[in-house]
Amino acid sequence: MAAIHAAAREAFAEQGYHATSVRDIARRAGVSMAALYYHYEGKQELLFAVLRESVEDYFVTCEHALAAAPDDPAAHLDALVGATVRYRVRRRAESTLNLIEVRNLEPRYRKLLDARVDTATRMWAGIIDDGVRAGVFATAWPDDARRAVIAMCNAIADWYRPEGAVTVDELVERYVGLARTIVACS
Amino acid sequence: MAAIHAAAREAFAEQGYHATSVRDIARRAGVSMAALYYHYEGKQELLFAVLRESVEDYFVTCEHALAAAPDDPAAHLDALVGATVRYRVRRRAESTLNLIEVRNLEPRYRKLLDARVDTATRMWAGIIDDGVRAGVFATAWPDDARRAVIAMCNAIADWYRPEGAVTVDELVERYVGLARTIVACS
Amino acid sequence: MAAIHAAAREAFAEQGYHATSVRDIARRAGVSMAALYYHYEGKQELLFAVLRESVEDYFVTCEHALAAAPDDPAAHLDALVGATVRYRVRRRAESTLNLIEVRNLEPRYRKLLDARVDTATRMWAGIIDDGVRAGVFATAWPDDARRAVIAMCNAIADWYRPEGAVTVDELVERYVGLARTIVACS
Amino acid sequence: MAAIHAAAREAFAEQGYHATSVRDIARRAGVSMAALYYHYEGKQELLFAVLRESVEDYFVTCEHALAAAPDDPAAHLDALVGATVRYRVRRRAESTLNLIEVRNLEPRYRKLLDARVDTATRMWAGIIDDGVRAGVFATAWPDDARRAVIAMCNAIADWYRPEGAVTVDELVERYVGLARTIVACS
DNA sequence: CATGAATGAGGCTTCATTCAT
DNA sequence: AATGAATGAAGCCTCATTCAT
Repeated sequence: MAAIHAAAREAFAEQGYHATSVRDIARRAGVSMAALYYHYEGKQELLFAVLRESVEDYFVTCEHALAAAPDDPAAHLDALVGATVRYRVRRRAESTLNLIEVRNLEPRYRKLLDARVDTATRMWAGIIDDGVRAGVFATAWPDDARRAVIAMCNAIADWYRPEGAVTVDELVERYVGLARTIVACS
Repeated sequence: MAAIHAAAREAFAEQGYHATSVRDIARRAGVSMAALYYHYEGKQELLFAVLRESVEDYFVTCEHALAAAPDDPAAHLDALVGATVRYRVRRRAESTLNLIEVRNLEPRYRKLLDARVDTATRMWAGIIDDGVRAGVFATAWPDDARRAVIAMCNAIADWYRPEGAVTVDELVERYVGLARTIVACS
Repeated sequence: MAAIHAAAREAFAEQGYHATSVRDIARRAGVSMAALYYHYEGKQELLFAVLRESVEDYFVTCEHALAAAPDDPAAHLDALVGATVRYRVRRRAESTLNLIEVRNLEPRYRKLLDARVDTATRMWAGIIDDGVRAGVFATAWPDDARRAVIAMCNAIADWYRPEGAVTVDELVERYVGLARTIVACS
Repeated sequence: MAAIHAAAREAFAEQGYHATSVRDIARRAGVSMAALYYHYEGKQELLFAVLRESVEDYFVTCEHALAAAPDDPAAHLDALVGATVRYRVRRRAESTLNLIEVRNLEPRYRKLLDARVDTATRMWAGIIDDGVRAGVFATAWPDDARRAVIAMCNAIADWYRPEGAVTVDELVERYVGLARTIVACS
């Protein structure tokens, strides 16, 4: 069952949802197609399982980071950017998956995932609004700043290669710096 | 022929490459499948045609904007951000298409498109490096700043709705502002 | 296309709807499965086409018989019984098909066929009620008499063998006699 | 075990043999599939068990009715029609099942059931022939009369609804009347 | 007695593509 | 320049059945 999940994650990440056949996944997992259908209702449920696990992992990462940070907006922003950057690096493949394949979820599953995404949006927005209210962030457009920070972090999965020259810690430092710049942190 | 191109663009944008059948496209265009195959070699060529047209349109937009701008890094950055934002708004659907569906291009087509994308990257990088060299942009990480600006502009297609409250001009103003902040423009 | 229709009719009649695979039908018709799907939307539409054609044939037969008969209840009853008996003999296989496989039609098709069946019911009921009103038929239970006559005629398809001793004309004579007995025709 | 039998009966009656999956039956019975296979050899044996039980029940009903009736052809006919009508009403669903699903029995089971059906046929034929020989039934076509009576009774399962206006006793009275009419009982 | 897990065959349907006309 | 018809491969999924535990 874990093998099936992993196989689905890899196949979807490499080829995309529609380009992946259930046979592909079964073959990768080393099980028969019927065995796969014993554990999962169908291709849709597989996609959902993969996306959800990935999202939940992101949330756990964020919560840990926030819990460990001092209780002020700048520190919270740093924590969230750090967690996001690390997550994008650690789970590069699924990371892109999530952003791209949500649209292939049937409404019944989509709703469940969208709710989680909203939660994430509110998490970011909460922190930035707090900072603005406290006079720590001086940005004139908090919403666009938020979207810029998130987009910037998400994009890491597109170009970062772990075998490259930049270490993750160095990367975190840079993106924390850029994020503070974007919100105009004093 | 133009109808086929348009039909393909819409179908790919709405459903994605693999979820779109050639039948879909023919039906949308109001032609028979055999007629479609008379004009295009197959599904791959359709995708390529759609993606290329979209990219070339972007380039033309950028070149016009750069040509009309004063010859200094900050003005060039403003021009490029403005052109990109306007493009993402004007062609919201294909915009996402481009970013997502490149991966479904067979190597023979992919190479052609990747070359254009590299050109775009060099265009952005050239401007930012000029600014840094000239001491106008103070960012410590020009590459990451560039990626952040591009990612931020690309993301517009995900959330912007023309029927919303923000006008395009207002949007351009904000993103020009954010871009200057990101590169630490003096 | 006619070959496909015929193949479907035979396969459904021999094996029943659910026991017949689309492959069966294609093989019988001598075409590929994809060719079959070019002409018919699916297995359901095939079943519907077969059932409808059979029902319409029955109606045509009945209308001809009624049109050729003198305009009085007894003659009408004779005509309808004769037409029905001949139909059950002539199209023995589909005949049973109709009665059994209607239940496998999806609602969208089912409604269409049920409407025709209602028409048939009204045709029989009209004649018998006329006879009762005119005092020609003395049965105390016109509805049950009608059902008995129809059931009796339908059952012919279960046991009649064309190679047997009884000719169709003889069969018609007997069932006309039995029908008159059932409605207590004076 | 009784639960499995009942579940199979209901499923087969509602959906037909081929449209019913063994999973369906197990689910309805509230047991695992493996448990089902412990008690029954397979789907075929389930169908056979259901059909046989239903037929045997019919025979018992008939024998009781005949045993309780005076020993003359007309009374025997009345008894048999009464028993059959009551049976069709009491076990409406399985009743249709029997008539339709016999054809899905594999030869080994089919023979066993056909033998019972022949017994039933001889039972009816015996009574009617007795009546004809005794001069009580004046029908010119005893075989067709027999088939008509049986078909008429069988058809009850198609239209009778227990919540309707007609009581079973009233129904029996009518069909006894119609049966006597059909055989031309003096 | 009963179970969870697995299997291989087969179910219906759609695909991108071709070809004679 | 366009068509209706056809094709073989592949799509997702469910089937009746078995077996180790």
